[in-house]
Amino acid sequence: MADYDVHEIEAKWQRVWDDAGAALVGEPDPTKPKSYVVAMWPYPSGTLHMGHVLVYTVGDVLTRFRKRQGMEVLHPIGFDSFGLPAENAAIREGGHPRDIVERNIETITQSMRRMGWAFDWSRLISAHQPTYYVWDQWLFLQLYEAGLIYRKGSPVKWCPQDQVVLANEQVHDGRCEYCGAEVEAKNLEQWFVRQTAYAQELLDGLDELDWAEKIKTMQRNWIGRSEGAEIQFRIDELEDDVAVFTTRPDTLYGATFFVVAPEHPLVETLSERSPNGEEIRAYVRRAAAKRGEERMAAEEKTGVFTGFFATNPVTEARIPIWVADYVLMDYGTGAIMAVPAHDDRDREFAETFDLPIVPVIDEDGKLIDSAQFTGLPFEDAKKAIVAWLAERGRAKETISYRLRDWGFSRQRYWGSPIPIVYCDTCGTVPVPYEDLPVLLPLDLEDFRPRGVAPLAAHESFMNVDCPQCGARAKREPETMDTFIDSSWYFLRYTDPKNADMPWRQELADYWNPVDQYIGGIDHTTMHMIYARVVIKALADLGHIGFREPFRAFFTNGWVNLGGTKMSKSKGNVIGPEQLLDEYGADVSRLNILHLGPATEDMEWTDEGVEGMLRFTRRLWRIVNEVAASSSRDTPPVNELSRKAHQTIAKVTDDLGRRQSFHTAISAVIELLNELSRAGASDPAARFAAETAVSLIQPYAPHIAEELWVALGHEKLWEAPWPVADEPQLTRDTFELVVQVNGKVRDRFEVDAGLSEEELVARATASEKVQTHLDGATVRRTIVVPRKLVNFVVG
RNA sequence: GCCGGGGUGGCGAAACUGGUCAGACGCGCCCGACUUAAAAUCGGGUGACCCUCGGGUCAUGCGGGUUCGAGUCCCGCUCCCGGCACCA
Repeated sequence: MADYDVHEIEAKWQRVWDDAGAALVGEPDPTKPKSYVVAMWPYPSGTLHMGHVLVYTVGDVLTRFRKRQGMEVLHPIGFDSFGLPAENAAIREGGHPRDIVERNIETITQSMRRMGWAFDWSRLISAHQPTYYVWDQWLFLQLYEAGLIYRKGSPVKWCPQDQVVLANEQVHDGRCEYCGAEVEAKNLEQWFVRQTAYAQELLDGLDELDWAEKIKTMQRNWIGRSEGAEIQFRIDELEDDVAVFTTRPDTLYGATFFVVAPEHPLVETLSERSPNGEEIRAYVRRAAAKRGEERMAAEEKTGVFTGFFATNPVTEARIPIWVADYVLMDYGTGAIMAVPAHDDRDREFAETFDLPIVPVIDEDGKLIDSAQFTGLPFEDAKKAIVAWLAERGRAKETISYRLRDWGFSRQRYWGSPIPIVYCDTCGTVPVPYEDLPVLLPLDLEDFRPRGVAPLAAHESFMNVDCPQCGARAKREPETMDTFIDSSWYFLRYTDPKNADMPWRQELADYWNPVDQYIGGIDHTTMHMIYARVVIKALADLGHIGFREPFRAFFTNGWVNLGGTKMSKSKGNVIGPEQLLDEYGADVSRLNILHLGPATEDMEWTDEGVEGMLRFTRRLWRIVNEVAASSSRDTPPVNELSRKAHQTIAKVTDDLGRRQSFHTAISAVIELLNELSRAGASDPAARFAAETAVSLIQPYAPHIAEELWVALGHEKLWEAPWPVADEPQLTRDTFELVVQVNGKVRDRFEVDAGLSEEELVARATASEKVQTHLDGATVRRTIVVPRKLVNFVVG
């Protein structure tokens, strides 16, 4: 028997597969069912870690399994090479982001190839290449023309001393982290995707998707639908109406005051006319400088009375208008009717400022002190009160979503430039399609983030002629969020080299939706929402013929070390390189999937890897023994052949329906154990060995291929997936369990063909059973065919 | 607070539709074989307690229930993990 030289064998088969183009997919073969398997593309910010090993091994196992089941499988890879992780790596390590990213891509690609992951390398894409991001810009223009991208002022934290935008983390106690100056709020014009337009469809679409309930729940929470009503309150002094959003119109009679957010447009008018206008303005400034978390963490509610009153539309009572930062401008209407008796936050505020608290619902959930609505159950009252107000034009039923529009412009360098030119005469002008791409200049000296877009300092980039009037104009210096890149990359994989258009629709429509998407749970509420939004928008624009990107989503757990997720920023990374050097790809792949359920978080340990090493060595030894000595005759039906067929059924089900990757490995180990006990002389030994090798191939493709040849075959990667022989799954005898009062008292083999009466007779005949039946009356006998007989006595 | 997922040996876990003494498979540990020795490999053992060595009793977070039979279904509790959250 030849030695098991891992490195030589693995390198050999990787060469063979490369030469054979085993992972490449050309024009689709319409006679085969298709399967599109995509594992989330990585940030090339460093090297691979065990989390990557998990994600891509899951994808590879499914790919190899589905191919052998006769499907046409597309399994591509690319790099999410724009954005902060790459840029920060460049800043940390020195050098240009592009150089760092391209070096990392080179390194990671080498590791990926060593792992034996069967990607279609001919379709490799990277977000930072102009051939990719030109289509980000195309996408931008498409959505911009459709009104799905817009620009609006959005409040940011601004340091007046340093003249920069501050991230929330850079604000401490309302002061700039660097210079200590008091932080101000400033409206910064930013670009948004109008994703709220799809809020309801995003919610409804979840029902159709094969995603874990946990993931759907996270998206539902994030979208945050609330049914309620918009109610108009009159402000007599201003001769104006102000709308509030409430989910509890039934409590309207208990509304004792009125609160607007500090950012509410009404506040400016109020502070101009109010005697304590200065106090209001000071409060608004302080609130604006506070971070969201600071607002929340505040021990006591704060606010200022404006001196104005709003009229409750049902009671005609005049209730005081306050400005308070516990009301948020970007939810509902930015104004609320406060019902301190039935809302914890309103009560807290009322207690702090000594405002009246009027209960309007009793313990039975019925309305009290609510005029003609008194006595109604509160659910009915919601409808009744809104209906009454609607007749008078003072309210309407509405739905609010927590989901916000997606602000995607970044004051950073390493991203796709936004294809917009600002002209003094023409205003905001989109760059014409024929002028794309707007190339990101690579000769920028200083690209570190300072709160202003670094590109603004690049003269030759910034100064352009207006595409409309030809006058001197300025480019948009901000770049796109990297989530734009990742919102459509799975479309580009289907037509990666197309220079004329982002994809041919027939190709994108053929492969999509992605049949199996694989990735971490951390992308659930950002990337997985953005991609769904972009796909819906592209469908509305007629560029694709489907509305959901990911039909099924396999959520892999995190690989932890010392209790926290492995990541470069935490410095607790263990990469596959040392495992590859020591054990090779097959063992590394088996190990990561045998650690536990791939959907659960797992603690990295390198102890278990020894178990998989032993397994591959035993497989090598036993299969070689069988290959050398066992008969090639058609195997008989015996215990071992039955075990082999059961294992085929189990592994097929685990890889197909259940996606339970660790139990499939266990099943093959069981088969090997049984083969080992039976020995090479068993007449079914060769069949059992072939089955074990064939079933483990998706996990350990290199050793499987080598052993397949030893067994006298070739090209296992193309061999049809084995099919279990149904008759051998059911045995002609079974172990009958005999219970007395539900406790097992005996068990023995019986013929499977026995009738219920015969089973009872055999059970009764058992001596062990008799000792427990002794003297008692059998009141009932339960027979479960092919399983057990249970005597109920007493 | 609202929503979701969980709690099984020393450890990772399995038990898929209520039915084979619950714990497959792997790790770890113990014993044995081989060896001058070790590694590797091979064989055996490994939930707890009791024990006359045949077995007995208890055991899937806690307490109840349904059932001939419950890790699995129902009710209540408890603890852990995750999501959302001054969202009106």
